[in-house]
Amino acid sequence: MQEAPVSVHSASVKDVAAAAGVSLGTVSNVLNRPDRVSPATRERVERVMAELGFVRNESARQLRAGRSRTLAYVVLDAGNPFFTDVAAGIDDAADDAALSVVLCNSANRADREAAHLTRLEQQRVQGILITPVDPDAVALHQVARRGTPIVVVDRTRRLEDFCTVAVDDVLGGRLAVEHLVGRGHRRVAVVGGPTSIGQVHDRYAGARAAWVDAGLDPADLVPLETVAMTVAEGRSAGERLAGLPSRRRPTAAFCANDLLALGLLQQSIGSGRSVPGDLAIVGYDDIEFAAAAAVPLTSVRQPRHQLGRTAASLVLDESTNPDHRHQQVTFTPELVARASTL
Amino acid sequence: MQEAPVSVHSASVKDVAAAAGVSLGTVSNVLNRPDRVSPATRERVERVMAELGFVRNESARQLRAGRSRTLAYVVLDAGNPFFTDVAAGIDDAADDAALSVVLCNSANRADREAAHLTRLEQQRVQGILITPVDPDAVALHQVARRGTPIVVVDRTRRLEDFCTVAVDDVLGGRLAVEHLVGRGHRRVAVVGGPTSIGQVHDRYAGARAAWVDAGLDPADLVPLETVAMTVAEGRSAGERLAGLPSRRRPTAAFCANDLLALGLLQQSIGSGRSVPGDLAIVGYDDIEFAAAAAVPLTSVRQPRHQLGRTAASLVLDESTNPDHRHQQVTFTPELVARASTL
DNA sequence: TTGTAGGCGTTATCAG
DNA sequence: CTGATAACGCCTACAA
Repeated sequence: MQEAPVSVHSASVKDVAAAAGVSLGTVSNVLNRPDRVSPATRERVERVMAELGFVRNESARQLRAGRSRTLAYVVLDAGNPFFTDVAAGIDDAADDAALSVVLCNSANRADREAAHLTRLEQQRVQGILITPVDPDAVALHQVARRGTPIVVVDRTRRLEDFCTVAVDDVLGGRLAVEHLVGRGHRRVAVVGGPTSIGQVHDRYAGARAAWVDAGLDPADLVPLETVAMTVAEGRSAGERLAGLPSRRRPTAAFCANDLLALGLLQQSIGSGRSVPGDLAIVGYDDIEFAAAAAVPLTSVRQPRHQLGRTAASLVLDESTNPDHRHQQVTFTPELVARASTL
Repeated sequence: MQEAPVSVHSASVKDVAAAAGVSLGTVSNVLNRPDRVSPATRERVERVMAELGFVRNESARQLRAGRSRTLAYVVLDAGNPFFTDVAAGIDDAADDAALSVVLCNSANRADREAAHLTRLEQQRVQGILITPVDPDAVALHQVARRGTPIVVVDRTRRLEDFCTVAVDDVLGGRLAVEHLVGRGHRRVAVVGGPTSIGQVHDRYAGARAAWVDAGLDPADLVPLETVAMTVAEGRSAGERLAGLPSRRRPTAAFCANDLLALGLLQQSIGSGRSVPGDLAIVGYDDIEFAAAAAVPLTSVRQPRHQLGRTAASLVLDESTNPDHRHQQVTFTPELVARASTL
């Protein structure tokens, strides 16, 4: 029933020129400097382009121009609303600069991240924004040194090869624990992992510092390590928590992200414990679902949109400003208290 | 403090050949047919490539080859977990075919969708998977007719210019309402919109059909139109619902997606109504957050992963199989009953 | 205003 | 294995 495509991307500027009875240069001018072409011929050329289904070949353009008009954002987990919110910020900034953005999902896998990086570098994208599996990966630094502007998003660490945009995770961890201590909790679980993840490490560090500063016993800050930062892992942490003898069971939990917190919340309520009565919960990221949970979640908010916007503008600066200097931008997190901590 | 990049993508095959003291053709062979090069020279060339920081220029390759090794998925809302789950299915299938996938977010805006389509076509991507703002948009059909393989995801409508992969939304709406009727509800709200969205239209149609088939009065199926399918809109619908006089207030709601349902759930509980006691709720999509809600949500599940996988394999078939015929694949949804409907 | 002639980097071909 | 050469499609000088 269907018909064959009229053309399979056949028409080139040359074909258009021939069909319109003008020179190749004129067609090019219609495309790039329409003002230098008489309205009559311009219109004719445009009509022919439409008839022939002419589509500019971006590869050829880029080959000649040397660089492209697209930005890429390589994320750890496209399913985590935190990252899609950052991406929205990037989109906004890119819109203003007439660039387009593509999202690449590494799904927490180093091999996929590397494959994306390789491809993006070969495509000579204008810049790469990335929340890396491992910010110390050699490949990442190599790409930066070879000249592709890279901005690392959501890492506080100082890194010489690129700009970074991050939120102060140590402070975030501190805010969460100070809040819980202020609510009277004297035995608190910290849920997250693997600790090799930079953010988790820093949030834990802040949590411990606040705990010690409050004069409490480090042994009462109970680490509950997870293998990933997902809802399912949050549920599993909840089961482990429930399995502890009641004397040693924490009365509150600080989760390293909201997905974990939501899983923990669900498991707790589902097994008859009340939140925050039996267990107070603090999450991290303040994703939209945190406020929408039936027991609205107290969470540490990060300026996600701003994070994305800033990252995009840094990568733009690096790719256009010859005097660009790498910089480390750090934003300040903020605790949003809701019902899950009373 | 930082150092200038060693090279700004300068080295080309020609440079490598010169530096390694071999011919350009040999370098090309090292890259594309390593077996035809003696191990000694091959190793030397590879070493030089590393030293010079040689990076293949994808534009040049593509210009010569005619087409690329990437697939694009243009989504309506990158923040909706439903789409990221579909994307995961696409990723899997693409991995098997050694293709990479980029995600483009149209954010429900026709202009952004059009910009993405234009760019992707100009880049000669192998194929485009898309959940379009409007499946009847002229631009979409034009791109398909000009020869870029396109698969429309999540639309049941018959469309001549491309393959489609979808779930039977009419049946889904029917399942939801039959479930509620079976639970004894005789006045039900249907929440969603705008109704110009194909899925919403079909889910409503199924809901109405089931309602009428049960011998109930159409006037008791109360439409509550929203301007978007978001959590915030779900909350707003909840407020409108609460404003109805109790005689006329529905005892249950069927929401056209889970984001709406979660918003409605939150608003209901937050304002002191019990779920499902005062209001039973059925969502749609069965995203992970649906099960994780503190009152786990009854929802109509779609085989998201399968949807993505199938879409990817169809687009691959179209781009490689000369005998390809467009087809419409429809999956069957399934109701998952949870606590929100008791 | 229009036409013509390179050249971007890669790959493939063909004769040595 | 080398070396030379011709595309791929586009853009920009420069020349007419």
